[in-house]
Amino acid sequence: MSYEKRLRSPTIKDVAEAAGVSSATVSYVLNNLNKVTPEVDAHVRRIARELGYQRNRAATALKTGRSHAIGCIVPSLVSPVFPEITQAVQLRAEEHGFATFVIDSGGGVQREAQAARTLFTHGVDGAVAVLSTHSSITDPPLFPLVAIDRQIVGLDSVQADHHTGGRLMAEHAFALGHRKIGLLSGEQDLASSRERRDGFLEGARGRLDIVWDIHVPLLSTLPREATRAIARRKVSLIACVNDLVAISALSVLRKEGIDVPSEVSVIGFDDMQWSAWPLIGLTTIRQPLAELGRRAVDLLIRRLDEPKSEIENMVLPVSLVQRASTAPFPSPHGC
Amino acid sequence: MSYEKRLRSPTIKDVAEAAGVSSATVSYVLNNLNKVTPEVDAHVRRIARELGYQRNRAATALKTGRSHAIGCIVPSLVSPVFPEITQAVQLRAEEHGFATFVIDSGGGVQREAQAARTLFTHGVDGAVAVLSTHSSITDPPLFPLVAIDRQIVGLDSVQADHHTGGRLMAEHAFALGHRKIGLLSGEQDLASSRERRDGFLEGARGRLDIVWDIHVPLLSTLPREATRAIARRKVSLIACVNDLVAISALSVLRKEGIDVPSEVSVIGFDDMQWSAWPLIGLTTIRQPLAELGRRAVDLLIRRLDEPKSEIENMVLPVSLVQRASTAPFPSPHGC
DNA sequence: CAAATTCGTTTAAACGTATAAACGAACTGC
DNA sequence: GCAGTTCGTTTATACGTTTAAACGAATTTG
Repeated sequence: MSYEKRLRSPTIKDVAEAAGVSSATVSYVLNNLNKVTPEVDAHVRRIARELGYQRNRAATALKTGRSHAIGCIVPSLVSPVFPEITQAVQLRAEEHGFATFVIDSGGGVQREAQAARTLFTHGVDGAVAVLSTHSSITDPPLFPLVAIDRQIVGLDSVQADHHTGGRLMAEHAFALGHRKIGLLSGEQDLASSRERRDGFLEGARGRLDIVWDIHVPLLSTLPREATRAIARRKVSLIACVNDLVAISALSVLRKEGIDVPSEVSVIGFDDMQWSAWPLIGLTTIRQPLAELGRRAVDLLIRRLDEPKSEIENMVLPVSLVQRASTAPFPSPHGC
Repeated sequence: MSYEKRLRSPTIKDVAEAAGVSSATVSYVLNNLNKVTPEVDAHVRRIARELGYQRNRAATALKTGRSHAIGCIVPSLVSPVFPEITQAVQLRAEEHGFATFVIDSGGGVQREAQAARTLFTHGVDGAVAVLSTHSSITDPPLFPLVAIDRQIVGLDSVQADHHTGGRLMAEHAFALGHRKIGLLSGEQDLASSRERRDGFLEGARGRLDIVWDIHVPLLSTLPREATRAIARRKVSLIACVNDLVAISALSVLRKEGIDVPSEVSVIGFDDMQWSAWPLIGLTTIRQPLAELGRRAVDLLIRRLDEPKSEIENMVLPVSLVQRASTAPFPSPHGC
């Protein structure tokens, strides 16, 4: 514990003294409370600027209980989707005058709880979070909390319209003429994976033939069962629970010497930024990631201002982005 | 401003009262100062746990000037490399008992200064940062600051050994039998780009023929000049300033119908996580990104503990990762 | 013209914690 | 058995800010 205190920077008292007024006056000016004469106001502001005064948030936080900081808990910063959400969260928070504590929870339930406690002792006013399916930090939450990409009882939430996204995939497949379909669904305990699959099945009902439907983990390597199914060449289109899985499918196809899209089309979900690379060119369903982050912050701010307002569960629209990985079937040029 | 204060949680005084001791005693216990009898110690801890006491960092920060929080400024969270650094920073900070304020500065000099001010008013004890070449926040820094991936006078720093990395590229090219080389260097005002290029030139001297050497911006689209040079097919290996540029080169080659690696080899720099995808399989120079983040935090903590210690500029080793994008030349199987 | 009202400013107390200083009890040693 | 020492605990104050309350001067009102 042997180190210097932070550089002593001018306090409100220093400003008051230099301006020849009381510290209360300075506080009133700096908080724009319109309680002082224009001349004094201008004078105080000038002195404050000259002295390079910076408000000490710790003191403010202690006195008012508000820190003007929010937390943002994500399962991983090294991921195709969360950084984009996080970036948007931070930017929007800044627009509202809030700083952001980002915490990479690693995805576990305990670590999420730990993250929440950390945020609490550091006095955040609230947080937005991408939580695991059954998180323990919600009951009771230590502070106002907005769930992203999940709906959790008692919390405001924002998520993409996974169901419609699934349906769009099916409609796109049908419109291109595909009939024999392979499905790489995610584990069905995750609501978003389930909804995507349900949406697809709804869009497929009566007109698409689901030849196989394999539940795979959301990783970049596919289980044996999946690679075998792909190699068997019984389908002309593979619909995947997300882009990461779709890219794994692409690489299996490549290894098997099956051309995309002339022999098999592939469609993903998320539109993570690398899906747009020409080298990959994945047709996919775009989630409005940045918008999710922004809306989450807006909901949080609203909850802070009006704690009693009704809980809101937002669902944002998704859209199909067509790229090089899907093509009409049967292929006009033949194989 | 019409909302409730944070849920009142038990204070040190509540604990003191419940335990039948003074608040000072509780403070001594909670800070592990070994000033109280074992019985009292145990008793206080039990009560604190029972009441669910959580230290109010704002009060601590106000009193001691230490917040146990650090900042982490990066140019962008949506990037192939910074999230990995950020993640490591946060994890290591947590091990040291520090929370992390992450700020996406957007890369501009002003915004970096703004970020630093934000961190300052929120009372961070210090920060690690990936700064733009000539940042204005360094003089004088508002708090201890460690530079990542750049060396800045007066600051501790951690960076990868770009020069050796460049040399490794050249040696790999030579060892595979390549002689005609194309270089996609970065803009030379960035030190790391310059060092990578210098290292390559040193490794190439007298044995590799640099057919062209184009300075490109570090984006995922190449300038016209570069795509033309690639299409002209005068080289058998293209060495790129980073993986993003390398992947752009790969996609130009693909479009031109030039096979990789049998006709042209490509080598990148960074080893961002998507370079390892089978679909891409980029040979590259690995930067120890996580290690950069961890070391930066360690340096920062050290500076906090020993403000007078000598400034340290760490250089971490890099290594070659061979994947599918490079092959011997001339190709043993012919074209 | 005295009393009441308004307005701008100051005084003073609090937020929760850390810690120097004061305190008192239990030892030590002669 | 008493001065000196040690040790565990408490008292009291400060950190920088906010804000209710007090204050006094200027203005309005009856």
